[in-house]
Formats: sequence, C-alpha cells, structure tokens
Amino acid sequence: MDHGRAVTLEDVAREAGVAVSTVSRALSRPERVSARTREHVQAVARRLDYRPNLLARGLPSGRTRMLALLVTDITNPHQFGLIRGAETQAAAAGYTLVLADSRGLPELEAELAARLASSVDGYVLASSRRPDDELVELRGRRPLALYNRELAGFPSVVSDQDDSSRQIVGHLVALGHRELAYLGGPRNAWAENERWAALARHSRAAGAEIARLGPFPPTLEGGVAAADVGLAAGATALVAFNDLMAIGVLRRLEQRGVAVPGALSVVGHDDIFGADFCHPPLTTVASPVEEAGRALVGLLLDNRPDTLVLPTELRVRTSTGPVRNSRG
Amino acid sequence: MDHGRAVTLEDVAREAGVAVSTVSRALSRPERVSARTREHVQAVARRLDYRPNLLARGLPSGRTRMLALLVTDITNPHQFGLIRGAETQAAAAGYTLVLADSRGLPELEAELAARLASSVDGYVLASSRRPDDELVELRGRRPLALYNRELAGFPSVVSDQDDSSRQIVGHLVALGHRELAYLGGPRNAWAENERWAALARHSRAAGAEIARLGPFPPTLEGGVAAADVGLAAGATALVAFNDLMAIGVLRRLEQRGVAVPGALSVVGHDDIFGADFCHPPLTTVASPVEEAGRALVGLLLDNRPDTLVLPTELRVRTSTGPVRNSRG
DNA sequence: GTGAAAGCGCTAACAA
DNA sequence: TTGTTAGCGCTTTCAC
Repeated sequence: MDHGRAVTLEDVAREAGVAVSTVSRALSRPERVSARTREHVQAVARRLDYRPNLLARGLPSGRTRMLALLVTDITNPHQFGLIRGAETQAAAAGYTLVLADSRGLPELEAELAARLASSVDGYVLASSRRPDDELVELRGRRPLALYNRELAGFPSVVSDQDDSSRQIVGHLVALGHRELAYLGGPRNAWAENERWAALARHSRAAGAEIARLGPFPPTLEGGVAAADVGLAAGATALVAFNDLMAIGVLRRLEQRGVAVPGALSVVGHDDIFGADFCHPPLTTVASPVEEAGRALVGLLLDNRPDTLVLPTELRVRTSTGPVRNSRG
Repeated sequence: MDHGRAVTLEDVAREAGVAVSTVSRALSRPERVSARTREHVQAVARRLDYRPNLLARGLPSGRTRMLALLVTDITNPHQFGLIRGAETQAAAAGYTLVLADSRGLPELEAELAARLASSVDGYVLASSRRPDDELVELRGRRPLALYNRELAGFPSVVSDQDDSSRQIVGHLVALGHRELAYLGGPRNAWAENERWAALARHSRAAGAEIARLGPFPPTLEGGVAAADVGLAAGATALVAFNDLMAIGVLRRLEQRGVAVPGALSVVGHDDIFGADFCHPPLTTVASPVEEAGRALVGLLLDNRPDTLVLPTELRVRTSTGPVRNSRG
C-alpha cells in the first residue's frame, strides 16, 4: 500500500504554468488574482484533486482552522447536544471541530489541551474542573470559551443555575416537601457549587431544609451509592447533581423496594437521553444545550468575553409527587 | 490578551548553548546524544516549559501522531465504548485521537476525512456507509481500519452478525414465535445487510417466517415510525436494527396500548445505555465495543489487514416473552 | 557526539 | 496582477 505523495501547490503551479504564490492566492484569496488565472488555476487544482496540507498551511500563519472541544465525560448523553451545536457552528464558520474526552480528570484535560495547543486555533472547555489559574494560563496560549463555568474575562455559556434551583425548590415545596437532600457531584465542578448555593438559598427562602450530601461520582454508579445515603438522611425528596446520578438513584431505590414518588421524590439535572423513559420517568431540568454549543463557538471565534446565561425549564414527570407524611 | 509566542526549539537551543538539531535529538532520539547533553537539554526544556509544535513536527516527517475516529452518529450511545477503547489504545501508543461525527451522512464523512487527511496518520471508520471504492481510494492516502464493515484487504473489527442472529432467532423460536419481522436500518450500512441475511438464514433453518421492513432511520424516531409498520405486518416478534430504534418501538407500542411482550415481543441490537431501564427492559445483543475500539487502533497502527470477529451475547430481558397465539 | 544546512508545503511580504 | 523570496518550527541528512 503506497500512501502516495499528495498533490502540492507546486504540482498545481507547474501544471498551470504559474508561480506557487499565484496558486495559493487563487485558492485562498481569489479576489486578489485576475479572473482568467483564477479560473484556470482552480480548474487545474480540481483536475489534480489538490487538497491543501493543513499542517503546512497552519505553520506560517499560525492558524489551523481547527477548534478543540474538550468534554468532561463523553459517555454522558448530556454532551450530545453540545457537540452537535458546536460542530454546526464550527462548520458554518469553516472550522473543523476536534473532540476529546478528559474522563472527568482535570490533569488529563490539561494534557490534552497541551497536546492540541499547536494544532488548534482555540478551545471550548465543557464543564472543566481545572483550577482557575490554569485556565488563565491556557488562555495565554489560545482563546478559550467555557461551558457551565464562569470566570471573569472569559467567554462563557452557562445554564441558569439560580432559576433552575428556584423551579426545583418551588416544585418540591408545592408538593409539600420540607426536608430535601442534595446529592452532590464533584466539588471542583463549577455547576456543583452553583447548584448547591442556589438550592440552599431557595430552600431557605421557602422555609425548607436541605442537606448537602456527597460528593459522589457524577455517574450512574455514583447515583446508586448516593441513593442509600440519601435515604438514610431521612429527606422526602432527593435532588441529584445530574441525570446520570438520578437514574442510578431510581435504580437503587427500586431495588430496595422504596416507592418513587410514593416514599421519596427524585429530581435530576440535564434531561438526558433516557430521562423520559426510565422508571419512573424523571423530573429534571432541561436547558438548550445545542444552542449552548453554537453560542460557545460563536463567542470563541469572536473572542468576546461575554457570559451568556441560558434559560432552564423544569420538566415535571412522575419521579416527583406529593410528600407522604407532611408535617404541616 | 496576547497569545504569546510559544517556546521553540531555538529558544531551548540558545538557552542551553547547543544547536537546534541537538535539542531535537535530545528530545526525540535521546539515545543519539551524550548523557550529559541529554540531561542538560532536557532540564532546560522542562524549565522553559517547551512544547513541541505538532504541526511543525509533522511537516517534515509527514507523521503527526494523531489518529482520526469517524463515527456515524455520536448521539448513539453505542459509540461510547468504541470511543473510550480507541482513546485508551491510542494514548497507550502515544497518539492523540481526534473524533468527528458524520451524522449518518456518507458525504459528510468523506468531507471530514479529506479535511483531516493531512493532519492524521490514519483513520478508524466506525460503521461507515461510504461505497467500497471510496474507501479504497481513501486508503491510498492513509491507513484505515473499519468497525462493523468488512472489506477485503482492510483491517477490520466486526461483531459476529451470524451468531447474534442465531441467538435471536433461537430465542424467539423457543418462545413459540414463527412470524417475525425485521425493522431494517440504512441499506448502505454493512451491518444492516449482514443482519438481514443472517436473520433470514437462521429463520429459514428454524422454520420461521421473517419479513424485512424499512429501511427506517436508525434513530429513536425511526423506531417510532417502524413500530406501526411492524404492527401492521402481523408478526408476533419484531427485531430492530439497533437499540435506538427498538426503544422507539417500545415507546410507540406503549402509546398505542400494545402489550409488550404480551402481544408483541421486541429485540434490539447493541445493548446501549438505557436498554436495561427502558420500559419494559429490552432484550438485545451485546458485544464488547470497548475491546473493539482498542483492537481497531491496534490493527491500524500495525497496519495489519486482519478481520477480527468479536463474540456477541444475547441479553434476555422482559421485552420478549412467549407468543400469545401459537399456531402449534 | 554535535553542528550547519536543506527542506517539508504553505503564506505573506516585497518587487517587478 | 504576478513572481520571487523569506520564513513558520521542526527533522534529518551530511560534514566535522
């Protein structure tokens, strides 16, 4: 199998009887070349099936027209929309998106970012758990946009944590719940701390108690473990950091014969694939992730340090219901 | 925000008081340099936080140590294991994996592959639906490995379609089903045709009838549509191209008040996230995808045109049961 | 063992 | 408008 030498600008130039720079211009800056040459060169390039070498193109200019999207956990269906949205927007702007998964490990994210540094024009970091100062440092090398993480001076897109917490607490309190428990995720996740703070605030305002449990791994397995802790805490409603956990909770409660929502109500975050057909269907908070993906790439390319707050919406399904033993 | 000039080999060379070529060697071919210089240069490089520019490194050598994984549909949870496995193996071999999603569009896959051509040392194509000749052509540029697609002379990893079909048909026939229907996926998918052929073969051998319906989009929505067609076909058991479809089928049947498995049994393929907690839990065929991902990268890097057939395993859950009106 | 120099394919001054 | 030339940062001959 000979991976034959690729067609280069020089080949095209020779074939077309012009200089390489002319070919370069005809292809990347068509307006700076006469109509005749342009047509001719482009025809030759097409005939030879010329493909620009992106490495070579990127070396002198320092621009590769590639963007990196670093996700925290690619096995979390929540990321789907983000990926699709980011890809759409990147493609529209003529960029190729490369995707990498840091498996929830900040060090791995750092490693991946460093490796890709010379190959991409910028990064979108989704739910990054790296310390602030590392992000600042990374921005020194390339533009950055953050999803579900706020940091002064950085472009970012976050879902409205305060409003989602308000909706959750409002919903549960309306059903008579006064003893809540929050099943927390990783403490180095921005959303974790925002969610907890907002839930605590709104609970207090509504006259309900809420306990912070965990941290637990933000996975199905983490939810299974969290269920037992939540149950032991004596709350009447459990709010999970994300839907993966919430589904794990549901699974464990079913296994232990705890009726949901009869004995215990459960709420998640993200409205992932599966949330509407698990058993019972999960009450959770949805946000427009695909839009988030698009917006992130937009902000990144414009390099505007804006923070976009996306609305959230509580999807009430059957994992939540009236409290059994209201103390009212 | 000044995206400061990165530290280059030249910087290190100047600082270390040696030639760039020596630094290059000390870093990439440590054995070709004296112990003293090696230590010294490496220390300086570390101190300056030198990061090789991958573009520049790849230009002369033509090798980038990046691999592309092109998936057909990143929103299909089936891909998770593949991605993780491929990433693991790539990382172990010192390669970075870039991921791209072709959304089920062969033309988009072609476009992505072409764009990445100069940036990667090889491709893993997962469930590619491109015509054979295009794959042959692509291989002319870079090494290729295929997942769930067999093509003479190409390294590939496939799950055992014949055996999975045998297990499915055996299971259904044992439950008394004699009238089956297959809800097909895209006709340009290798697995689609293999599955159909094997299902037809095993049904015939077992004395059962099977109808091929579709093609339907291999998505949840496709399954919803397929359910009605399957129901109208009068079969007692439905076998779907994948689990996404099967879950859509389940959802639609529930909506229409058709009891599963009372009135109709349903089987899927892939055992994706959600298959065990949908309602009712789905009987489906599992295969070791993570291993597939690892094997694919292994074959790709070795450039061995082997075909690895991975075993499959029927996971019987409650979406299948005895036929209601056996004709026995 | 180390350095000087050529060149990977492309872009971007600068000249013509 | 087009051609010439000098790099981009690195690897790799080829001398020394």
